[in-house]
Amino acid sequence: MIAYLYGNQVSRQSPDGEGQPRASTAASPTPPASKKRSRDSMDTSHSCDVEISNRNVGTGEAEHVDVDSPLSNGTCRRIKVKKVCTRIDPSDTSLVVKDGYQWRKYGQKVTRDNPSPRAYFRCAFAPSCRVKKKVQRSAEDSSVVEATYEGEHNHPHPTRAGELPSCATQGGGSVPCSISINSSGPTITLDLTKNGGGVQVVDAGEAQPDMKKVCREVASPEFQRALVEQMARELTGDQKFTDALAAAILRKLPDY
DNA sequence: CGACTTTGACCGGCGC
DNA sequence: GCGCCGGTCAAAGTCG
Repeated sequence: MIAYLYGNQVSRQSPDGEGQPRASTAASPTPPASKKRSRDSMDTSHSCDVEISNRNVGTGEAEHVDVDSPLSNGTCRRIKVKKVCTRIDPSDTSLVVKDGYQWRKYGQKVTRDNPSPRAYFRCAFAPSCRVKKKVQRSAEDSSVVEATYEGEHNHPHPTRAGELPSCATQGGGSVPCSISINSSGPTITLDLTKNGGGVQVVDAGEAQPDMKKVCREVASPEFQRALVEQMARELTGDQKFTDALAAAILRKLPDY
């Protein structure tokens, strides 16, 4: 179980969202006590070297950046910064990017270059984990949220322990990459993040007598290949999907 | 009443 | 030195 602290403490981002903004006044009637912080909590904005590589994963687009964070002794510690774009429902006002990890929201700010508020999250799964996440809607497309991950998790992925349903990847990625099939029976999960496609069967409690045989068939490379091919056919045959894909590619091309 | 979110204040970097 | 701005803190508010 997770220990909850308050103030600068640990809580968690609920798997189904953090809830809608409330009409909170938050006005303190009394003069606020002095809010002091240690200098080392302000270390994330420093950088002295950056490496960038790009990749596109499914509907999410991840941009990897290695940032050298200066240490007190003058040396630089390389931290990973990854930017992930995820398409969500434009009417969904919650800045939630479901990646399987547990996050504590510690701040929200409206920045100058974007009218949408930027939410700040810290990894709440492990108190010692210093990974941070910034989530903000894209200024150009409100249906796209950009999640920026800083640092790397120093603990196993919570989903690996079966805590949350997720489509997350190691390192805090957020891409739809698993499919669950559940027709009133055991849940069959095809995990596309694993090499060759990992298939996991979660017994819902009442497995049919021949389920083991079915599971073997589902887990077979032939079945997985056929499934992927069928999915590809379905997607490429969907005019809306191809149009959206073409539009997304065009947006990424420089204007000529 | 505990769990969790909201939000104004505060801090420090940076540009001028 | 000053003001702007992004990032963070933490008290207060809200919910179940």
